[in-house]
Amino acid sequence: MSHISEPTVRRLSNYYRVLEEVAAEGKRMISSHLLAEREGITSAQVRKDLSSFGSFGRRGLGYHVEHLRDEIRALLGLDRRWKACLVGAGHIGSALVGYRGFSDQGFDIAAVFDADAARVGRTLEGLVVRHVSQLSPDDGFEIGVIATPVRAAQEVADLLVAAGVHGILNFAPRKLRVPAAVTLRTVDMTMEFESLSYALTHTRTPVVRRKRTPSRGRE
Amino acid sequence: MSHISEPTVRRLSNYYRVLEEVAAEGKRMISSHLLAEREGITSAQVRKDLSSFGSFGRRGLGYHVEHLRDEIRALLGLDRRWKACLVGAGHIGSALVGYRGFSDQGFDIAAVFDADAARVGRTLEGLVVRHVSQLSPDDGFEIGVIATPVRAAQEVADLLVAAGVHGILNFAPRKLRVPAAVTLRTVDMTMEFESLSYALTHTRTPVVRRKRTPSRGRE
DNA sequence: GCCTCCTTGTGAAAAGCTTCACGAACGGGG
DNA sequence: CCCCGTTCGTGAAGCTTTTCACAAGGAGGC
Repeated sequence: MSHISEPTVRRLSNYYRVLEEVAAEGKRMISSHLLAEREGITSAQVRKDLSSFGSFGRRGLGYHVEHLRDEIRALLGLDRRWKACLVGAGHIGSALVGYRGFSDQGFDIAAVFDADAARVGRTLEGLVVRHVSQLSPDDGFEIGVIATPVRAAQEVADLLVAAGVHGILNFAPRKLRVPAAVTLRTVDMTMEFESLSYALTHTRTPVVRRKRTPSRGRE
Repeated sequence: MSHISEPTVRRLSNYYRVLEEVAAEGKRMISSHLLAEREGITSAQVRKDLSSFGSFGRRGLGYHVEHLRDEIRALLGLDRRWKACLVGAGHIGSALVGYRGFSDQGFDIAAVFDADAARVGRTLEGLVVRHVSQLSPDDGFEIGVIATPVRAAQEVADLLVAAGVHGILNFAPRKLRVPAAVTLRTVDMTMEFESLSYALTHTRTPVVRRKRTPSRGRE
């Protein structure tokens, strides 16, 4: 387990979800081939990914669904809860506080901050919005979520770092600078849209229809 | 311009945003080195990316900010508007309808659908929520946005394809299957969170502090 | 006109990631 | 107990993406 690449970790995430589904369906074992089929990748990729963490499968049988699921859960650090805070109580921020997908995975948003005095004091899913200046290391947030407009994002990132978070999940469409000791992940909806726009612009031509690439749509 | 890789397109998106900023700052020219610095990548990467579309720079001078910005805008297909519909009027869907970032880039959400009778008829940012069964090719949506719970996502994708969309922007944390003629992009917040969780779990150890990787935080 | 200092565009090398292909393990049936 | 069909784990090959390094172009000073 010398070094794990980012693509591998992302696929691990996907395997985890497939395994939860498959477990719900009541299957005991699953082969790399079947797992791969659900993901639209090759079975060799699945085996290689998993083998970089250990030997979880049994030759001739495949992988034990629940066991592998639990192993991956532990690997991803999902067997614990993370204390997080959210900065930005606008459209996106409000949606994130109420999003079940996060709390289901061990992600607790324990406080909400905003810079706008008009929003401070309002209640969001049981949390009173506090002014961003109250961000402090005392609350012990491990993760900070940025859901502010672009122009405020870097400043908020600096505040979060000063407040001692270890990781930042950024929803503002911009590259942020953080110290190497802080892990940053960015969810950039704008970029996905632009990538889609590019693909639509270039794979279809208005009148003349060009040859399409084979197999399933890119992604 | 034989074939452009997906990573290149995503970086193009970033260059575009930097160029908008730089243009607002009033700079006329920018070198690949400066552009790269803002993005945290190498200047060779910038030059290679741009050169795969044409020769936009001038040796000894760099790139003309506004000209390059306009070129990239056209390349990404942002010099036009896209007619889109949204399916799923829950937390995330509501946030997306109100999100300025999209309309700013030429992305018009012209209708909102939901499967829940309780939500149908309600108004969201001036749009009346319609029942998902009313999705039809007659409205001429080019892009469909999926903001439903995971379990409904594949079904909705099929409906959108039947309604004739060319592209799908999926916010449900799951791989979807669509025909090759339809382009799919997925914004998977859950995966980003899990990747963050993984990084935090493995780069920090509770008591013993391991060697950190040099330079800026991974991304 | 010539010399110097920049910066692009681009083959070639390096690094990173995915797929191939095969040995080794495992269960089951006869 | 041995053979057969299945499936994992993994070095090696193949492919993609990034980085290097340098020739060629351009501006400005003298």
